[in-house]
Amino acid sequence: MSESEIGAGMGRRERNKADKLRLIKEAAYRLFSEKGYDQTTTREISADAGVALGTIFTYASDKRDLLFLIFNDRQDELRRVSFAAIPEDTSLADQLEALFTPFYYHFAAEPDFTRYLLRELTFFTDGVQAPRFQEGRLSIVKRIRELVEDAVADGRLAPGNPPQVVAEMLFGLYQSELRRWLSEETPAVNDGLHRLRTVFDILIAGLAGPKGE
Amino acid sequence: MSESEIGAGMGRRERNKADKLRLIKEAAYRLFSEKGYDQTTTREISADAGVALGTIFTYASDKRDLLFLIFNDRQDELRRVSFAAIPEDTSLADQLEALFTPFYYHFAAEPDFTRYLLRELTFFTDGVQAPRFQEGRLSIVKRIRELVEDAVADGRLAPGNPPQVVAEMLFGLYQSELRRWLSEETPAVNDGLHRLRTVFDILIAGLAGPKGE
DNA sequence: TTCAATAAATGAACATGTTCAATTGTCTTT
DNA sequence: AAAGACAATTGAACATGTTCATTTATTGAA
Repeated sequence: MSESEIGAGMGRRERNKADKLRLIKEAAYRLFSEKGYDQTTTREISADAGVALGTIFTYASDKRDLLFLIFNDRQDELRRVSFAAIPEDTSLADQLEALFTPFYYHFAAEPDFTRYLLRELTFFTDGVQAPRFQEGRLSIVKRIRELVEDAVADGRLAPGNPPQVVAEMLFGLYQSELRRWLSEETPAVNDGLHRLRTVFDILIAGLAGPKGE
Repeated sequence: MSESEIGAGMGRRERNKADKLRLIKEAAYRLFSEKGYDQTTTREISADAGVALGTIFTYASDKRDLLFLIFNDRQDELRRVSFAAIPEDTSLADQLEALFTPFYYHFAAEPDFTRYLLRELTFFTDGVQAPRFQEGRLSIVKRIRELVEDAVADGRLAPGNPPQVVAEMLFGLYQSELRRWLSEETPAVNDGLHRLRTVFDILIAGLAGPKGE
């Protein structure tokens, strides 16, 4: 029983499962990227992965779930990079722009995939992989709330607004802008980020006239 | 040739078409409402409407398009009512709240149907009925822009921000709030409207501290 | 090692959205 | 009225997501 190989500590069963999962992920990602989500059949994925059709559905509860299966790994890494890129001692808008920049770069590289992700993630939190995806979103909102709280604490933002609501507004605007941006054929990162920055600046500065509305 | 009947001015062909369309709409709406979108089959709809399966696909390009086929009529009426409800000589926030109130009431009455609508409307503007739906959204944004322009013109809002961008932000926040609201099991109109009002007020007042960030 | 128990994998069968060649119905022309 | 042209309808056939009873592989116990 040599425990020094790849997959050490795993029995044969676990190792086989991990292999199958990897093969399915790779095949699904390759095909979704090449042909698009709708144009890829589950039969193609199973053939490409070298597993039977039914095997796919032991790893993802349905075709949609395959999207999350693929994205969840990336999302974790993306979030790590993104959070690490947030500068301190600067404006909230700067911090938010830094936070979202890695996402825009990532999404611009595979707009089609992202569009399907966005379509499928609204409501409908069923599926094996969906919960992990939703957790990711929540942790982003949480991070934004912390940024807001910090900004209020040292006087960069006015107090009085519930930080959770403000964080959800910022995230809501991000999502709304993301959708608009991805509606273009081939979205350009700079355009998207510039526009995002604009709306963040407007929210922070406010719309009210000198009379305070 | 008595032109005084229902469908006057129509030939037999047009009248039959209008009948079929009505039957299909009614059947689809009834079944979607009773059983939900995913649980309703196109075969059921065709049987209920008393037409052949294929006939459905001459009126809607696919199942998703049936949603828009049903909703477009309502949307027109809803928008008419909504626009008419906007008061003058009051704050922008009041006006926006009045504008969106009919939508919240309508959506609260059929949250499931609305959830499917929201899922399907993102990107993917294919289909026979989808363009009319998208026009409806655009006309709402346009109306909001007019409200913003008016508010800037008479000093209720500060000048300087592009009205189109501001209108899109307001609509984006509405959409984001709508999704959050519809994530609840049985969304309550008052809760949704109150929260919407809160985020509008925050956007209008701004987040910046006394130092101007 | 052998065997029973359990987990995983399999693919045929099924469910359902969609297409399209064939059919039926309507209109226009003569 | 008859015929030909055109539009609308039809439903069998097809494509593809999903299920599940059966088979195969792995594990731990005797």
